[in-house]
Amino acid sequence: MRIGDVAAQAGVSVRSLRYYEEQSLLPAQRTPSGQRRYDGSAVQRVRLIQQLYAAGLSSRVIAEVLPCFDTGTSTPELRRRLAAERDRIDRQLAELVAARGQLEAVIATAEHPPEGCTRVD
Amino acid sequence: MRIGDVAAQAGVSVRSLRYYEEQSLLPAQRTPSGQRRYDGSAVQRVRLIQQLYAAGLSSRVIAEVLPCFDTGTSTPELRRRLAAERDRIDRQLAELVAARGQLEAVIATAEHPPEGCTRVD
DNA sequence: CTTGCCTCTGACGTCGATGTGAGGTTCTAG
DNA sequence: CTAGAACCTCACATCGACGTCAGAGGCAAG
Repeated sequence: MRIGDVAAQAGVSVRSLRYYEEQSLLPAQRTPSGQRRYDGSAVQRVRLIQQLYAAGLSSRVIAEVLPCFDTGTSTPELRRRLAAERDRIDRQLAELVAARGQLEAVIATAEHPPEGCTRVD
Repeated sequence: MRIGDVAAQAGVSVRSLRYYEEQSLLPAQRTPSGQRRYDGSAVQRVRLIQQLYAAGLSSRVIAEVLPCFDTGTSTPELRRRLAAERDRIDRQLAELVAARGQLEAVIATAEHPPEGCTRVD
């Protein structure tokens, strides 16, 4: 596949794919003229990368853990890293839930204003 | 309280507090000489701001919804905004849970490598 | 009064993922 | 063959929440 096809199917920009290659997240074959060629797995890989970005991992960290996704091979350092990221995500989840609660409370107040509050329509 | 006290108690930098004032998130009294003075509620307010930042809201959005926290006063537009942010948080929660699942799966593989995978110790 | 710490404003630096534009090459449909 | 779409590299721009530095003023203790 060409870079534009992968971009379209994965829903990201061409620029991003080039950046992922630069960060060693997404290897690409090259035609003799220098154009990138990808196989079908690239789309899945891009989706995974996006998911990890969404989870707050940086390119650098993703580059570290991706080989583990690929080969299942792991080192103690890598396992520590994975666990650390999972724990960070757990903390982030807790924060999100708390913030969601705050918003929800304000929404409830806004919908059913008690004394001293105003609901402008 | 002086700005350094608030910063220490809320666990943020002095720079951040000045920035919050600039963004109209955290009003401050001024002494005749121009120094900022805060009352005790400032610390709570900073914690709330941090929580909303952690939830992915921008300064601009926080500035929009904070009055609602303060006075309970709401407009249709504001209620729409609040609900939109709550929904965004819900989507973000789903993404986080999914990513967590991915990581957890990889961790499981790393801890108990099946055929074809290597666990380096 | 001075020493040292805190504060002020203003402005430039940072970082990471991506946008954008220039200037040029390659591929493909007609 | 040719036009236009897609691709290439290089490199600078962006955005948001700060960090950081300079230069100057404020304030309590000795």
